[in-house]
This record gives sequence, C-alpha cells and structure tokens, in this order.
Amino acid sequence: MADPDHTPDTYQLSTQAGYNLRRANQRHVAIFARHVDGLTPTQFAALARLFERGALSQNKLGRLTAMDSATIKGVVERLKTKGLVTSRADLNDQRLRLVELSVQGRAVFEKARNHALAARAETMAPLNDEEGRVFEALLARLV
Amino acid sequence: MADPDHTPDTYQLSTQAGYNLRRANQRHVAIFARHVDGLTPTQFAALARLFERGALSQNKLGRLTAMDSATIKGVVERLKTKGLVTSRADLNDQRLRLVELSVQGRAVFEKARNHALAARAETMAPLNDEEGRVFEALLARLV
DNA sequence: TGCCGATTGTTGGTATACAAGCAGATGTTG
DNA sequence: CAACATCTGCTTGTATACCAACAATCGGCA
Repeated sequence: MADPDHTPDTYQLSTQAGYNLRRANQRHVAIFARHVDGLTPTQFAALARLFERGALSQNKLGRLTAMDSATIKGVVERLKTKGLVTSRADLNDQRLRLVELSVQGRAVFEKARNHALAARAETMAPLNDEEGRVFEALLARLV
Repeated sequence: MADPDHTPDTYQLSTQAGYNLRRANQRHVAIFARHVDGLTPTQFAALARLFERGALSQNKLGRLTAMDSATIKGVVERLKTKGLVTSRADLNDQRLRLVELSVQGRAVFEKARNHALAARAETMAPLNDEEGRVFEALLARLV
C-alpha cells in the first residue's frame, strides 16, 4: 500500500478484456452451432464472402474472412466435401485457385443466413437495443 | 423494397457481432503473444486461476478458465512440461488430480502478469478510457 | 451393505488458428 | 532477357476447443 507502483497481489482474471473476449466468442460459437445446422461460423463466413463477392482466389477469400492460408485451405476443403463450393485454376494466373459458391452452396447460404441472424440476436440478447448498438460499434474498432 | 419481410440480398458479414468477436479475439491473441513470451493466453489464464485459488482439481481448473476437460488436459500437460505446475492425486478422492503452481510457475506468473496487462492495454488502445470501461462492462454481460 | 447415478479424467475425432518453410508462378527491374 | 523479389498455395508442427464414449471412483439411498 505504501508503494503505489507495487504490483498488486491480486490479478482478477475474470475482469480481463482478453479473457472475456475469448469467453464471449466461445459462447457465440456454441449459440451459432445450435442455430445453424452443418456449418461452423468460419465456414459460414467463407460462404458469406463468396456470396458478397463472387469467385475469389483461395488466399484472398482467406484474407477477407480473417484466416491465414493454412486455415482457409482446410475450410475450403470441407466446404468442397459438402458440395457448397467449387474450385478451379485461374487461366490467367496459374498460382490462383478460384473458389466459387456452387448452386447448392448459394441455396444453403441463403437459408442459413436467417439462422445466423437469429444466432447473433441470441448472442446479443443480454443487452438491450441501445447497449447492443454501442457494443457492436466499439467492438468494430477493436478488430 | 415493396416487401419489408423480404430477406435482403445483402448480408454484411463485416458488421456481424459474431464475426467481429472472433476477429477481436484473434487480434488480442496476437497482441498477447508479442507481449508475453512463452505463454499463450489460455496457459496464462490457468496460471492466474491457480495463483488466485491455490491447488485445484484439473476439471475444476478447467471450469474456472472456461475450458472443457479435454482442453484443460492438454494445457496442464504443457504447463507441466514447462515446469510451471505440478499435479498429484488427491488422497481423499482418487478421481481428482490436484494441480498446483510450482515455485517457478509462481515466479513466471508474477512476471508475466505485467506483460499481460500491457497486452490488454494495447488491445483496448483504440478506445479511450470511458469507451473502454463501457466496452468491458458490456462484454462482461455477454460471456 | 449393495446398487446406481454422478463426477473425474482420458482418448479419439473434428475444426479452427498461426508460424515457418517450401516450390512454383508472376512481374519487375536492371 | 535474366536475376530478383513477391505472391500463392501446400505442408508440418503446435495449440486451442468441443463432442462423444469410456473406465474408475465416489456418494447417496434403498
């Protein structure tokens, strides 16, 4: 107490922003899984970007969904196994693998979208509308 | 436009709370790694709880750090490899494995704590003090 | 005392997530 | 045109993270 610079004996893990970010994300992933059948949040994000932007190279899709090249590879692979995306070589640049929604992938995304919005609503349910808006605005500045 | 119930053609992934929770957490993990050498946020959380509470059964430590039994097992294993925790059978309940900070583990935690606080500060840096307080308070209600 | 439900920790499987290192393709620049 | 840096995608290794199934143990209750 005599030394204000002294590190306190206590460290309240439960009040640390990083710890709570992790837990809030965990909770959202669990909620998402209950609402959206057969797609993880990550897989859904990839479908959403392809829906927004059309065909994209695999790496670019990864950048637009915040996944590195190792991660996006597995995600695309699993989406291909489900028949939701196709991939092909780009004729103009042999390095690129163009990934695109399949007809089925588009249909699955359009159906899952409403469930994803319901998941988001449940995640935000502890906050009222005004609090939710504030939270999302602040969160967007921390990404 | 004529039908207000019609699902919009656009779905703005980048404004979705769940997506941004994931990205904010990713960013924090990266910041944490730069500040705290040799410990992941998860491992640090386990040390923090053991520091707060003393010896705990492995599963209870998992519950107090938001990890299921499969996850906490690996975390404890890696902390043991680093020599930061010890584990032993509970004499009164043969099912339990009591996990405890080692002397070295306590020292490592006490040093890492300040770096973890610096990581938190950097994570929250885009927000001013008032915004940060609001954000953390709202976040705590979403865990 | 004996049975039965609950808890603990382990294992295997699946899915992110990132670092580092690699080979092939591209494009720029001297 | 040839050397070079850059980009893309792949692979390996490490670390969460959760589910489901399992054996050992414990506690309560008939």
